[in-house]
Amino acid sequence: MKPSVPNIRQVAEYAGVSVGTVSNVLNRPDLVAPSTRERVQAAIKELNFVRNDSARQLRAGRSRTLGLVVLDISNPFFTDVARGVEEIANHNGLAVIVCNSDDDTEKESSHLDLLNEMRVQGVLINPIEGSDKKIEMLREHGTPVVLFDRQAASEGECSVAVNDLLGGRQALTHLIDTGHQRVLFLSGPFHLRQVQERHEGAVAAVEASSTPLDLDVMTTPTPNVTTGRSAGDRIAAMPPSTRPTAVFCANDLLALGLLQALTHAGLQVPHDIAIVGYDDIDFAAAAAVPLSSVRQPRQQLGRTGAELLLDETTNPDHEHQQVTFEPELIVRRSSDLQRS
Amino acid sequence: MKPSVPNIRQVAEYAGVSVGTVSNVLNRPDLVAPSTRERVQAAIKELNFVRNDSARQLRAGRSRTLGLVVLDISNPFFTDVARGVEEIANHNGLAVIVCNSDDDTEKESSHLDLLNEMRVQGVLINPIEGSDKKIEMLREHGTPVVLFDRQAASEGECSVAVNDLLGGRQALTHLIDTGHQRVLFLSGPFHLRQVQERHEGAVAAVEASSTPLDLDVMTTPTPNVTTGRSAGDRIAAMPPSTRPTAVFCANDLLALGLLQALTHAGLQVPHDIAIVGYDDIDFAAAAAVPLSSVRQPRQQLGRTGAELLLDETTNPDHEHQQVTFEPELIVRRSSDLQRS
DNA sequence: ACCAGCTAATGAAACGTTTCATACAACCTA
DNA sequence: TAGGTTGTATGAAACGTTTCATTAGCTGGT
Repeated sequence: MKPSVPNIRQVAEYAGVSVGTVSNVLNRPDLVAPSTRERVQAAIKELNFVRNDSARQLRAGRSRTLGLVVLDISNPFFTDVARGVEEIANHNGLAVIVCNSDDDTEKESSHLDLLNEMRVQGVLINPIEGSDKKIEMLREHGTPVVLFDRQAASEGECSVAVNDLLGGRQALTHLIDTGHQRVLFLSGPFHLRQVQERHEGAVAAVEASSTPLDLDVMTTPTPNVTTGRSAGDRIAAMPPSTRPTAVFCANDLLALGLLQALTHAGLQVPHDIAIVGYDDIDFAAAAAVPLSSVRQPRQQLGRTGAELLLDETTNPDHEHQQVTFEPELIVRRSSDLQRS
Repeated sequence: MKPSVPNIRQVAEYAGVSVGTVSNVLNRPDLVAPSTRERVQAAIKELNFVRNDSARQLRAGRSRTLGLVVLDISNPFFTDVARGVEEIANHNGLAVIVCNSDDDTEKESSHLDLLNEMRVQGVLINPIEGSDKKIEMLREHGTPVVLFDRQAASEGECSVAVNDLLGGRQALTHLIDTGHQRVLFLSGPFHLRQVQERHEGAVAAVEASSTPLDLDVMTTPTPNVTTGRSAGDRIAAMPPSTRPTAVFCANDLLALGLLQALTHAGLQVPHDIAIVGYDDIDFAAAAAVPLSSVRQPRQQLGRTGAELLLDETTNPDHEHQQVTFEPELIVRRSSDLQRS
């Protein structure tokens, strides 16, 4: 059987109507008399007609897809966000193109080019430092862009974010309160705004405290489980006298890897070293030692982002908004000596 | 600044050449004299021209995207597969549209409709039972479909899968060898082929064994961490005399939830109950008690699937293949009394 | 001086929709 | 009966590319 792809003209012919009428049946059925409508619908079914979206969007000017660019699709934090986006998008008959930038400017750039060529309705992006020009370019072409997990720099754009400064402060305040004096910030690359701000928040908490506290930083190239593990190996190898008594991790993947390496090296969490993660992904609670973590409203982030984007595309008097959610520290065993 | 979207004609005018020449610069630069080529490229840059993909694909007949339909994007197993697919796709200048079916026929169906309208190059799908008609329809429209994580029913289609029967057998053989006599299969919905076959493999192992063994089944509606937790609550509530001594889970999410609930209820893993999961996602090794699990070559699955799909779209004498990988049981503490 | 064989560039047709101005009835109203 | 109104269907233009047959301008060989 040959791949038969009938077009709207053939449907029209088969049903004995004009092309315009078929289009009307498809797009504004109420403009068509019931009897003709049925005839056309029967023809569509009979011929197995499927509308060609390229042609439709060529005419319409825009496609029916949303672009979502994330740093790391393997990170459950981002899949949760993606779910939120998808929920809203599907609800409005839109598809989502998920792109993975892997914290690589080149990749991000080529993804954005592709999305631009596709004339997507809009783009939701967790931008890497320095991708502002590309984003500006998209905007100039009439594609709205909403920043997520990153506060907008100006009021001229939409963003959804979570207060990372506060999150960092919450984590460190907790560690200070539980008596730690040598804390390590296990960081991702500092060009990520999230990382910077979580660190900044941590520093602020230290400065606000009356008790003295050493806050060191160990940087990893990519914040995932594997790098967390090797950081853990290095930390475990430190002499107990200089080793940190608590580690605040830039995300939960690092924290999980760290936890695994420390345990493997025979160190007790939280007795020897306490750990606080970030994101509170589902796996944090299921970890070897249930992980304290700064919770972010993940799906909510995605939903709100998608809603802002849709509003910007459809609402003529859209007003740019910078939405910020508050994080919440969830204390579990990994940082709670009492409980363990 | 108004959203200015120049088209190829304006570029041609600006550069003082014909439309066809601009198109040639874009698609077959070697056919164009260097001096003109440069002039056109300058014009493109100057005007900020971005090719309109709808128009391009309307002419070309097919889009430059691949569709990937997965059961649950929150499951790291699937994101790893997605990474593999993306890797190959991006390498060939294609974008990937990731769709989440959530094990819901309606959702799957509407995703497939959308992909069909988009005239994607091909679809990689982990199909739900009973979606064969829709898939057949896509094929009739000339869209190749490759099944993944599911053996093709006939030789008339491509598929990449992992031998689930073998995986189930490996898990149970291991539990039999370590002396268990009351084992529970903590299952996902049985309409999923994967679930069926893992169970079948487990049964086969029991039948092949000389020692008697009870193999019960507990079914969950969706195999995720949450349902795993509630299953764990139920299991923990059973009297020790009838309670299973080992649980084989249909995937790692169930296993992680289960582990968490059992630990919370004060039961020791593996002493009171041993656990074996499936997929060996990265978090399995990082769990409260490192999880034994049947490992699948996740990224490989995605890569191979994408490659088959591309071959089917581009190679005129493509031959359908049914690729099957072998799983491998990774034993960790959750099922190893010796080690703990 | 003529033709053959190149390389470059051109212009128009085609892809499959949607949209919009128009046409035709049929029905009402004055 | 003329003029408006409403409901339905039509046909052609337009969207922005790619493709392909054609032409134009050279070079070199006879």
